[in-house]
Amino acid sequence: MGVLPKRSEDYSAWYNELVKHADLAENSAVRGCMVIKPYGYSIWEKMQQALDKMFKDTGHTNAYFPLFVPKSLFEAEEKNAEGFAKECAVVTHYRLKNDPNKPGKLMVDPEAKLEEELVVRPTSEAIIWNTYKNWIQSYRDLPLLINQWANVVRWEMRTRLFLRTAEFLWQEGHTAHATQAEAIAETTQMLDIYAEFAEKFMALPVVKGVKTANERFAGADDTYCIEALMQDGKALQAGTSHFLGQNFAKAFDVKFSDKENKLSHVWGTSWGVSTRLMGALIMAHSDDEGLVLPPILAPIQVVIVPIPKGEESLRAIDAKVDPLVKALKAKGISVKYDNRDTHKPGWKFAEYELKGVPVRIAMGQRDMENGTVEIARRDTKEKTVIAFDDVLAYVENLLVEIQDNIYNKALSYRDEHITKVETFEEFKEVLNGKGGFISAHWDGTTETELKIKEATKATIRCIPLGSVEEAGVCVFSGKPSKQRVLFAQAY
RNA sequence: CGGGGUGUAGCGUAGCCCGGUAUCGCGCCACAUUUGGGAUGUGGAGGUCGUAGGUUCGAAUCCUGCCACCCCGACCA
Repeated sequence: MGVLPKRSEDYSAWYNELVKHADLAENSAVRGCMVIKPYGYSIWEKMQQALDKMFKDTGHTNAYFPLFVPKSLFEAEEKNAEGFAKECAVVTHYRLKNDPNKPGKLMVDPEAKLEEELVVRPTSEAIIWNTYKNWIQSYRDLPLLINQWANVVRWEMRTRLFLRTAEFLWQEGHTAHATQAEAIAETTQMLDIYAEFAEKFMALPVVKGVKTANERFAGADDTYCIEALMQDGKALQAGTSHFLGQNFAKAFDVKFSDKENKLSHVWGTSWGVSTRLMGALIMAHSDDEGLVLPPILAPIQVVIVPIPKGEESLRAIDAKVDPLVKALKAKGISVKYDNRDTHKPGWKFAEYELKGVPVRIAMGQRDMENGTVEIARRDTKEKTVIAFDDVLAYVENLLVEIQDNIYNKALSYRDEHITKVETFEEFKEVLNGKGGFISAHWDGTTETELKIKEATKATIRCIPLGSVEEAGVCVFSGKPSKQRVLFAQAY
């Protein structure tokens, strides 16, 4: 009876329909941009709040910088500019006028051409470092630990809801430090925060690693990342943390005097996660019935559905449920009592499953007589009948259990899908069959990396942190290798 | 930017080849019976057929221009 295509048959169609039917987002009239609907946005807000708290707990503060970046500033850090040049929206004019040839229509006023074009930020390093120049003079001004919640625009050719849209929401942290060591520590600290957020809040296990030179952020010396695995065996880059070295400090001339009055460039980092995390959340846990949300991020954690026999019965159930709703709320659990008579219970069951509500409580005439309720959990779809008086403790416990369960399920799926291979034949076989991460030796050259990509569409997702050194030979070139890296096809 | 498509009610579509005033499903509205897994019946509302022009007695249908969107590539958090 489901409204969704089968996940196993057409993963893309399943994803698109799920996003649509669960009321998360939809394509807008604007090319490549999406509308995030209220339900989807409330999940994003919960993610924002949790992340924001983690940032603040580690000494960061929020600020806001302009949407527009003058072209001259944008091009100051050459590698960064070059990396983003092909996907920039550019403002060239500041005025429209009535079109003399088409009554009632407007045209761009050619008289209103900007002397200098404005780039709509694809990322904010340029505008922020240009500002930091004025904010940093002394070691006393450091470290500067700032985060911005913003929208950015990257003119992607092909877009997908949440995973790749022309405009997306994100946070971008930009920090400046007196020493290289401190900046590197900041970079890895933020990577750890991202990993912790993914695992604790999103119930999403991730691999922490370093990008190869080829996959590195344009303008960074090192890019650290968290990589997650989706249920179709493709990898998703869920967050990045960049060690910028002194590249932006030099490009924007950001210097400070140390205690010995010696002038040096500062060391920088930047790090970000985006609404792409919504895509990860959706794809990681959901099933053919719809969304499966980790309780911590679910806007509605518990829904109560009455199953009345007539008007009077409904009023009796209302009265019985009312104190329960209050008690759940008092425990900080977000609960919705859906006693609308415009929809039938079966419709509501399906609806809340589609929306991923972790726990559903059904209360009918039968329960009224027996002093029970029926509790259904979204993750396993198990139903249990328990005594009404035990509901509070049971639900509190169940929410924790569901959070753990979906994490463990994703974790074992992920671990089962990291496959060691020794030959390129094996490599291709795993990639085309089982999918997932492939742990293989690589000779360390961009050349080999690109050839493998061309042959298989698989890229090096990362060089995992803390992986043991192990002598071997590259699966592709046969040249010597010191350690294994993770390959996968990626979103 | 290359290659291929599609624009018909809020959504998904049939009709187009072969011209005659638009089909079906979902959704919506009303009433009745229903309510422990997406109810059923009856009645009803809703469409400048993407847009501009042409051919014709007559155009969703044929012709021309324009616009928009989608899919496959290159690009990508």
